[in-house]
Amino acid sequence: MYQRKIPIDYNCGLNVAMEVVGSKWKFCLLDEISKGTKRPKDLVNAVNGITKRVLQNQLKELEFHGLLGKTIYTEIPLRVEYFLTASGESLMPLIVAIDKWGLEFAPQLKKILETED
Amino acid sequence: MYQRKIPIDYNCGLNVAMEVVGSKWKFCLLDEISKGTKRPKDLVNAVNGITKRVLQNQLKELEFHGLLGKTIYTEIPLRVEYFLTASGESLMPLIVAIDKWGLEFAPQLKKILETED
DNA sequence: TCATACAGTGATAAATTAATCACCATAATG
DNA sequence: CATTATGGTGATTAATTTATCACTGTATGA
Repeated sequence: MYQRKIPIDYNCGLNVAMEVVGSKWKFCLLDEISKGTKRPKDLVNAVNGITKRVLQNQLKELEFHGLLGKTIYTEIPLRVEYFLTASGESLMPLIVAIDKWGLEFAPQLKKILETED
Repeated sequence: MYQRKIPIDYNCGLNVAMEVVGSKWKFCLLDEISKGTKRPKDLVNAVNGITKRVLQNQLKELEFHGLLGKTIYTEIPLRVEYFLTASGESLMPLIVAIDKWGLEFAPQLKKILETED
């Protein structure tokens, strides 16, 4: 994992939150996992546009930060399932609210971005 | 402003939200402005670590996306004040919640990051 | 033996965001 | 004229995040 050169400000909750979930895919992944999609191969399909490699990276970070846990079933072919930890769960209400806000804001953003030519 | 090469998915609220507020400083800035800090020079002081140049960029983007508005007073020295638009205001409850979550999560993150040597 | 499904990694490049540093402009003040 | 306060920009580099592509490994079934 990348070793930060610019340190985190632990006294700013917003900073801390951004550090662990402020990326292109993490919110979507947590959301999808909370909806019941647990296996990597299913997540790749469920999350539009993400690639396998990027997915693995994001899952690893989320696990490292303690928002996700995983269970390995020694079946063949191998089965791995990710799940939300308590910390991950505690984030869900926020994710739902952000998603809702984003959907409401989408038309406005679309309009703004399409106007500037 | 940078012209995206990888397009936004307007159907994913989380994606949309990340596009407009998913950056190192935006949440902090909106938070600070909502608390009454309005002028650039005061924001530079209030937001720990941000530089003048970066501040101006972030303010410009927030204004462009319609989360902030600004008033120019033709005084000398020049006085400019930023304020939250309705869209910006609608985001505040979320920002407060995220900040709170981040503060609660901070000790856990600190521990994790300090352990890995 | 060859192909398939699944999870995962290494090396590298491309995209994106943030930081640096040096500037411009206005008008007041000494 | 030199300095100060305020807001702002341009060019460039550094930092960070995402994406690509090619692999490894296990066991199964054709």
